[in-house]
Parts: sequence; C-alpha cells; structure tokens
Amino acid sequence: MTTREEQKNQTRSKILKCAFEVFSKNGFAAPTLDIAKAAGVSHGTIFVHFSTKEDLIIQLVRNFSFKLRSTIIVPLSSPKGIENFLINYMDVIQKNEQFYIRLIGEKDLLPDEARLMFLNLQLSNARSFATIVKLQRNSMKLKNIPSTMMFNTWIGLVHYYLLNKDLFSPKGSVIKKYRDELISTYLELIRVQD
Amino acid sequence: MTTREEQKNQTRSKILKCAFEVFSKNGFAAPTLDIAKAAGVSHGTIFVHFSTKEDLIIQLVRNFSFKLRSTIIVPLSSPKGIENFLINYMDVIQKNEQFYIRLIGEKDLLPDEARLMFLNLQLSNARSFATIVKLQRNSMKLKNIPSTMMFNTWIGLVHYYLLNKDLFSPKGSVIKKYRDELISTYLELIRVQD
DNA sequence: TTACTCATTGAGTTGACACTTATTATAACA
DNA sequence: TGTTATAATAAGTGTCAACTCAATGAGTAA
Repeated sequence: MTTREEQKNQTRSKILKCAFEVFSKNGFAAPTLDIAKAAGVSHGTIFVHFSTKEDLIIQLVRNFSFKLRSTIIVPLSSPKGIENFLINYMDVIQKNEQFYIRLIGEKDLLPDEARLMFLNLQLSNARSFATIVKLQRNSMKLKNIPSTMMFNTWIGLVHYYLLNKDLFSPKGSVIKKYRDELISTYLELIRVQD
Repeated sequence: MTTREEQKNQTRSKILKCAFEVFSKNGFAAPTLDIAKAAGVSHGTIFVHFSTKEDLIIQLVRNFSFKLRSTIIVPLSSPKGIENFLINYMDVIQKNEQFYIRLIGEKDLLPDEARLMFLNLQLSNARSFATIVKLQRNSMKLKNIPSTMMFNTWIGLVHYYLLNKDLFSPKGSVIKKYRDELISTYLELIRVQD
C-alpha cells in the first residue's frame, strides 16, 4: 500500500471514529462540521470520503451492528441460559451505551438503510432469546407467556432505563448502575414460584 | 368581549389545535409554516400569539398534561385496582396516541419547561401506581418486587410498543391492537401462582 | 363620520448547515 | 527531474426555517 493510500485510510478511519464519538455525545443531528473539527480535518474532507452525511451514518451503523453481532453470545442449553444471555446482553450494550442510546432514541433520524440494519440486529436477538427460552422451559418453570412477549418486556424495560438515562443515571452508565437490579427483577417476574 | 378579542382568541385556539395535529403527525421538528398553513393564517401570525416556537410547544404540553391529569383515574382500594388502573391508563393514552408518542420519542427536542411538565405527570402516575399496588398486596399475592420496578416494567413495555408503532401497528392505533395482550401479559407476570 | 387601535399580513432578514468546487500541496511514477 | 494524479483544503453556494417589521384594513369609540 502506498503512503497516499495509507494516509487516506487513516483519514477515513479518523472521521469514522470521531463521528461515532460526536454522534454519541450530541446525537445524529450534530453538524458534520463538528466531526471535521474533532477529526482535525477540513469540512470538505468528510465529503471526499462519504458522499453524504447519511452515507457516513450508514457506514457507522453497519460497523456497529457487525461488532454487536459478533459480541452477543447465545449460550444454548444451559441451566442458566436466560440469565447468562441477559448478563451478556447488558455487558455488550454497556460497552457502547451512548451510541446505543442514540440509535434507539433517534431512530427516526436515521437513513432507512441504517434503521433496517439495526432492526435486523434486534430481530436476530429476539430469535436467539426465543430459542433460549424454549430450552429453559424444560429445566425451569416459567410463566406461561409467549416468548416474544417475554423478550419485549425485557427489552422494553432496558430501553426505558436507557432512554431516561438523565433521570436514572445522569452522570455514569445506566447499565452499570442498574444491571443487576434489572436482571434480578426480570428473572423474578418470569419465574413461577415453588 | 368585543368582536376583535373574540377573533383573536379564535385564531389562537386554531393555531394551538393545528399545531397539536401537525406536531402529532410530523413531530416537533415540523416547520411553523406548516402550522400556519394548516390553521389558515399567515406565518407571522403565529409569532403574534406565541413569542417563539418553544413557547408554542410549552403551551401545548401544558394543556396536554392538564388534560391527562384530569382523565387518569386512580381507583383506590378495589380488588381489581391494578387492572382498572392499567385499563384506564391505556384508554387515556389511546385517545391521544400520536401526540403521546411524539412526547416520549422526541423528548430531547422539547423545551426544558415542557419536558419537566411531562416528567411530573409521569412521576405523579408512578406514585398513584405505587399506592394502588400497596393496597392490592393485601388482597392478591404479588411478586416480591419494589413497586417502582413494577411500574417501570409496565411503562417500559407500553412505551416500547408505542415507540415501535411502525413495527407493531403501522396503520392503526398500537394500543387498540395490543391493549388486552399487554395488560394480561403484565398481570400474569406480576402475580404469584397458587 | 373620523381618528385611532390593533390583529393580521407576507416579504425580508438572519443564521445554520449540508454539500460543492476551484485550488493547492505532495506523493507517484515515467 | 519533470509530469501527472489525487488527498485535502477553504471559501463558497443553496436551502430551509425561525423570527421580524412596516404596511394593511377592519373594528372601535368619540
């Protein structure tokens, strides 16, 4: 690879990295000029690498979805399958909490392609969860509720905390603060008492 | 009241009414010009009645909060207290579903004052719910979970469905379609089996 | 009838921001 | 070494939307 190509790749990566940070902090409505400043390049440079702001967002969400997909583990057939899934789920979100919050909170600002990619990721998670629940029903008595509703209750609860971060945990990570409480509450809800 | 004063009041009401509809349909980022067109007045007229767009939104949210407050019933000490509360809650939201969705989905776009008013409304509902749960614990075995967590699970689930209306019910009302399923699922989760 | 008040108008101002393009500096390469 | 290709620049351009203000004309009151 020539010096020039290497330089170009570095600039592109820098822009992606800074865009991720700026959007995480200020939302997707943040001006592209702010990203350019953060990356230490001129405003025009962004449009050398990405044809539009939407294109830049699509690339970001693509990378992000790919990263999450490879991080979320599906522990099949384990006596603590559900719990492990939830713990892992929380950990993965926590690592990218700010960006994740923007994705769920500003999904209507996203380009169609980006929204679809993120939606697919969530559907894939829902399917994994359903599989785990099915297996778990053998070893543990669970409430008689369809697994989609069980998943929606979980994700609804977690998203509620994330979207109201300013209320629940204005300074640090919401997930860090409430991870255990959310998981134990949820497990308590879905289990059937002896 | 003189003809002139009456005319002025009518114009103001018309603007408020149309703003409610336009914001419900297109979100709070909708241009004020669209509201003027819908109300059949010139663009400038809006700023005769409301000093800024933010001021207009604050008035809208004030009226809305007031209306909700007077509609949400708190059925104290009843064997079906929780269920009645949930049914009433769903009905109230359904009557203003689109605007409610905008409030929870675009809360970061709201002026501080509007956001606070809506937050207070939710806190007040949470308190009502806690009271009802406390009473209900006498007559019905409920999961051993703090009432705030019980409320957050409920509101998280409902908001999840509302915020993903395009997924769950792209055409008609989400609440109408899922009201009973949401309530029965939730009641099943919080009760303790015999 | 006349002078005055005031709700309403709509063309204009201002600022923000995505995107363009002519130019520049430097790497690539014959 | 000189020519060419191209990454990057920075000063635009175009658009959109909130807000302003001088002008209008209809209601008010003597």
